[in-house]
Amino acid sequence: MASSIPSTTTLRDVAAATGVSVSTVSRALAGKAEAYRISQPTVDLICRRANELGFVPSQVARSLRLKKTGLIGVLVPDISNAFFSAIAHEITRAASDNGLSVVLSDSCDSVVREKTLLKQLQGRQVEGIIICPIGIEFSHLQGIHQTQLPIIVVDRIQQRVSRSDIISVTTDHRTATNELISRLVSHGHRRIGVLQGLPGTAPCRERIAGYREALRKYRIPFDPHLIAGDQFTIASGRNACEQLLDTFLDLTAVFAMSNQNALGALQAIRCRGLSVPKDISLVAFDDHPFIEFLETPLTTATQDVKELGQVAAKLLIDQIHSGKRLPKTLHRIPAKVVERHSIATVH
Amino acid sequence: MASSIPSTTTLRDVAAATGVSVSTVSRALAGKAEAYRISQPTVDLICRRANELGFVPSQVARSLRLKKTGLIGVLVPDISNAFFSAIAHEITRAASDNGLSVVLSDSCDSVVREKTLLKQLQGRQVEGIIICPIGIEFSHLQGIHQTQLPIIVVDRIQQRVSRSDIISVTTDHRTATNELISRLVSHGHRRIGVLQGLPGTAPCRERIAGYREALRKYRIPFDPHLIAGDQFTIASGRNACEQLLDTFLDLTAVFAMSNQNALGALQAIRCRGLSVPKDISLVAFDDHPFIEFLETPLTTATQDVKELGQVAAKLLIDQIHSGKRLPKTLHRIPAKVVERHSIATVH
DNA sequence: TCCCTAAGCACAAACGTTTGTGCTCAGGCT
DNA sequence: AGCCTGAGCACAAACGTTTGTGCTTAGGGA
Repeated sequence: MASSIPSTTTLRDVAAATGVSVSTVSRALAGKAEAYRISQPTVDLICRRANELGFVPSQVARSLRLKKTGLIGVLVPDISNAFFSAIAHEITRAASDNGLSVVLSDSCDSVVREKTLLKQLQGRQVEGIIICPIGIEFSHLQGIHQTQLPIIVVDRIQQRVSRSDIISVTTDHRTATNELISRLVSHGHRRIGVLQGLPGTAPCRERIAGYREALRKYRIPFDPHLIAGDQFTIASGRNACEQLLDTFLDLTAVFAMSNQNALGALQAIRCRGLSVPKDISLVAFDDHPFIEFLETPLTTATQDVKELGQVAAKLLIDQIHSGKRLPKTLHRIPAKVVERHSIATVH
Repeated sequence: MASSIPSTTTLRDVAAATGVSVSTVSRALAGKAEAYRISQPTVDLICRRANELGFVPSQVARSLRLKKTGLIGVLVPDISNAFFSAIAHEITRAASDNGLSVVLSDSCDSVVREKTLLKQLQGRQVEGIIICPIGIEFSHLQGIHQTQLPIIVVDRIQQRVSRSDIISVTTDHRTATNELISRLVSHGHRRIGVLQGLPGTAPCRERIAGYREALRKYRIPFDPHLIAGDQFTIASGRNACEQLLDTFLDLTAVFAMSNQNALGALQAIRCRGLSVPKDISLVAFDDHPFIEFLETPLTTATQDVKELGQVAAKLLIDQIHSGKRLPKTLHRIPAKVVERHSIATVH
């Protein structure tokens, strides 16, 4: 036995209380009074009665009639992650400013959950979707896109997404990583380990590309064994860092792909009695309010999360308001390198 | 020019493609076949056609007919805040496990926004609301509650909320603070400053109560001037800490009400060339994954955010499923003190 | 042969809006 | 007096479901 919706004063109730028809009440309350020649006294009376009865128009009825819900779907791998919650914050704000509500879905880093949630959003008749996909699979996104439902992919574009015509907005990982690694090299580092996140995802691939780009620029040979790790987590960062420290005794610097990875690295480095940056320099992707308060504030490549969220929201809302699909575009948001104190100079 | 909902295969389309009536399709798809004596071949055919046409039942139409939307509202002051996003994570997960969707609202720390968003949620016919209020005002919550809409208040219960019959779930701030301060005292501290958050909010009041309780236990006089600050932010923490350091030259310890406040304190302490815990001991409320990686890992009182979210979700979902309002209850979730290395012993 | 029963489905109303169209009445003009 | 016009509102359909009830047919028993 499920509960029913409480507040149930309808247009009809207001109409009855006023002595006019339902349509008149609807038009009066919608501000279409003079377009339909409803006299001012009538309008006033209707408004008064509506207030007295605490009338709140039913959005479900409106949605059904108007064939639009004013709902957008936001699907993230983990809303408790600072990165995604910052994006969600921007989107929610923008949505609310445009009279839209967001229904939030959390895939808990599971692809199967991601798929079913996507279907659920569709069933809820959302007018558009912003998704930060897990980044492994892709077909379900393409499926949504073919249904003409506006969809924006943020952060982890899959390789084939960039080839398809789905709109995406993502950080320019390559350029920022290139810059970050270049700083290391210009401080004399030549053996630079990489703590990577989920392999195959766009951020991962592109950061590696930026890493190799920087090495090439300085004519440093690329050694694939310098890349370790398999997730964006503390544990993965720690294991990978330990592995690298054990394997490469001439290692002078480490690039962590996320701040979680960096924390893991910090653990590994501490455990070996080493310190940053004296023994090992450490740089990371992704900033965090806490990072400058660490034992040694890390030099990082900071994604412009606010911009990511705002651009994604704008792209979606524009489509919803215009009713037109935008052409495929790959929006690249620059990241900026924030210099702190985790790079030592070596000779 | 607004867009219309894309996927628009309806029951009628499936019915037409199958050669049966709409009601038959509805019942077949709802699994009520044998209750309404629909033959197995017919059911099979209907299912096949439905799949071919990519039929997705309209939740708005169902909502209208059934008078329930399967939507719950979650309203937080700032979803990008780790505390609230962790709560939202738990709620979202629980909701989805129970076939409910959550519509997320972010009041951006504004009471007026909070009020209008609450109205919006009502209009969306959500079946229940979980709100982390700003904590200043209260009447609008009471208004919702009177409308019979289940509402759960998490974290910042206003004084009058606890007197009203609204269900709330919150951390046991008082006990945890008492314990935290007691640790300081047992290490010899007697002049303990407090960096407070938004004054008047429940967390603030109760933590002060716990602070005073601990002092009383050890027969240490309470000095109201030892309390400074006015927000849960880094800036407030910094200013307040500077003020205390300037005023009380015999200050040996500081209790920060949030980790943001603690970071501010860290800044202030650093700027004066002091260090934690050698010159000043520092403890804080609220944990954070980063806290153990700080220059000096802080001893904290850790809220059980997961539990907070789960209990709130369960309380709401139970009400929705049962259709009954639960009696007023004040759920207290214990916090645990995590000892790290920010308390020095003084003599 | 007739009636009854059960199987198998169709009809129609209802949920609360929005909106195109139609209806009525009063007043002014000829 | 008759007609026209515009003011002021009501009627009804439609959006896509769900569900109570009614209808038709086939088959079996008397």
